[in-house]
Amino acid sequence: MISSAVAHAPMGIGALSRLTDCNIETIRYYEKQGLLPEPPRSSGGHRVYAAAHLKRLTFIKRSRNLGFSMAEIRELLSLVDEHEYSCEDVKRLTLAHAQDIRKKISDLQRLEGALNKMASDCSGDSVPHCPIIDALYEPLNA
Amino acid sequence: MISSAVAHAPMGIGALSRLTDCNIETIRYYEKQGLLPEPPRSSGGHRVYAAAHLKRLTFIKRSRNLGFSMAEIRELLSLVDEHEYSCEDVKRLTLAHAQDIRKKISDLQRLEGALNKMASDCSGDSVPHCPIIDALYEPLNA
DNA sequence: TCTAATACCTGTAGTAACTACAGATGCAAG
DNA sequence: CTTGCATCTGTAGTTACTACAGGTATTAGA
Repeated sequence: MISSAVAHAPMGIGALSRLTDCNIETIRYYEKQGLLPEPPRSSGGHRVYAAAHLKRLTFIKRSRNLGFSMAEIRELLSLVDEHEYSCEDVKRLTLAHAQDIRKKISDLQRLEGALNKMASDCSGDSVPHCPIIDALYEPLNA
Repeated sequence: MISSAVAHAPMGIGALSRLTDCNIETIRYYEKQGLLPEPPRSSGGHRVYAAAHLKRLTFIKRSRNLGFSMAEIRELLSLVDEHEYSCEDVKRLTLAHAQDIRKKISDLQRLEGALNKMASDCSGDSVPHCPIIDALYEPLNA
């Protein structure tokens, strides 16, 4: 109840950007892509955001940080928007996403293993020849 | 010395594509980006590749599979092309790349942990409320 | 030798998720 | 009322490809 108790009065895009750690161009981009609703404008045409926009953008930003694609976020948001979502739906999306990530991790681990193996075959001397290069030139399926 | 002993006579882009498992558009793209030299053409304008192209494309494809970016591959190739590379240079690039990958892995692991934690808080029932959604809506820095 | 089926050609545009301008206004403080 | 920062729109660039469209080469079979 100290600084988080600030009531977020109507704000410009710069303030929203600072509060969500999401840069201005990205905010406009999300609007164009339909993730964020078009906010009302000032008389001069500047966007004016309210607390609801802040909440929604926070949701989007957080989901992106968790690696959800924009398509996945769109799906989550549409569930929420239609008030027809259930825990079931959301959990399904979340676990599917976690599964994708596990796969990426294991791919990267195999890759790291291969790189380390190549590097360990390499003397690292300043000689003009390297087994890493040789390995990269090996025919596929050899 | 059975099927790998095939001498790769001059070939068209389709054959090169099959041998390297690299699709035709991608081969032309690498050429445009300067990773592959422009091959000679047939009288009718078709690209005609020799064994050297096959070797070089194999190198590129293998490096991409190991997660090197095109910029990194360009750097490796220029070392090779100038015959001025040393084991030292190559090992440095390789280990730097392995380091990047370790970082990606640990980012993804933290991410997977967060998703699993959210999912475990979620009943998965078909009720119209979900702690995952709540978590995503939490203000940043809260 | 003719013809049909492939193979190949160029060039452009689309993908994901932004970022980076340029050039023109709006707005707020002194 | 002016100066300087905030915003505006719209376009183009990023990475590493992929997907056409609309046309020409090459090759295998009849």
